[in-house]
Amino acid sequence: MRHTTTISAEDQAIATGFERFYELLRRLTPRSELSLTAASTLRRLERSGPHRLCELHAPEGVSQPAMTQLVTRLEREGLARRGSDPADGRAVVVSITEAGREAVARRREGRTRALSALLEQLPAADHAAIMAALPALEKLGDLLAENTN
Amino acid sequence: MRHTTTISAEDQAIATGFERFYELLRRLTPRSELSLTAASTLRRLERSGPHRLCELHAPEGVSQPAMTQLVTRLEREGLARRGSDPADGRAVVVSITEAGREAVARRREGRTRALSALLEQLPAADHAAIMAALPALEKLGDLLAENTN
DNA sequence: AAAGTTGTATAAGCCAGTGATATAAAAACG
DNA sequence: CGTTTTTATATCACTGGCTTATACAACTTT
Repeated sequence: MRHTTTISAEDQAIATGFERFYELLRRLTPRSELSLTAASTLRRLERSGPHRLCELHAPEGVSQPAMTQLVTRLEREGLARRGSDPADGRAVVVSITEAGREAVARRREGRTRALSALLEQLPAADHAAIMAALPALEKLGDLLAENTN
Repeated sequence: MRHTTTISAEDQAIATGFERFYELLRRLTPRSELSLTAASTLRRLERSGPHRLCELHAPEGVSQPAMTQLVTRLEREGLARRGSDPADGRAVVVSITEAGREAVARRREGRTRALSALLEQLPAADHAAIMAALPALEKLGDLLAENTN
């Protein structure tokens, strides 16, 4: 066994396709309002409720000070809120505000609208192929989440 | 016809799936070496040859000064090169260097490797579904490229 | 109670973006 | 033609969002 694991041609093809696709998504994403990490963090708070600060920075892939600063900015803009844990005086519990939910929704809608405009130009078969792949993509996301927590 | 176009439930589902997927890709992408825009610009130069500076900033979604600075950085790191257009004294023609190609390759490989590790944990059916959707994703990318040039 | 550990914040610095503006070359025009 | 306007790039001053190193307070352990 060599130092480098083998990569199948299929995986190569998938990676290349995804690379292309990643840039598509990047360009579909409105530049404005929220940074990538800010948006991702807000979505996390929306999806799975309040979290302590220390639970946020690792999954978002940033340092702890970065998360402190991000939360400070989000709080200043009214999109998130700092609370405290009665059982642990050190902890800061971050939760999303109503305005935060709205910001997430706006961003999601902007992207959805742009994507929708593209999708309707796509042949039905391709549309269907994408639909069919969604659960697999979802699983892929879950796998990554497991691996890195 | 209303001001807002209708968005089908399918498109909603696709957008939500893609949102999730976007973050997956973001986390698969090594943080190091190249910024998102730098990587994307280098890939563009690799894919479709030298470009004038003014042709680069719009498709990459950054301002012209940002592109000037990016090219300056890329040049300083030896990944790209400024040339001139004999027919137009104002123009700066940017092209990728050998080192630039290598950097792109390294980045691609890093991502591919991470992705590959995930993909092999995925049931064969899901793997196949993703393969089947790749051409459709490709077309989606082409459509966006047409729309925004 | 002292020592160690954990959770958050602060500080200093870097990188990559912005808008406003400068400058030089090309194009348009009377 | 020469003058004006437009186009292509660069520079400047500034901001946001990240980094590492470090401080400090609150829990845990012994």
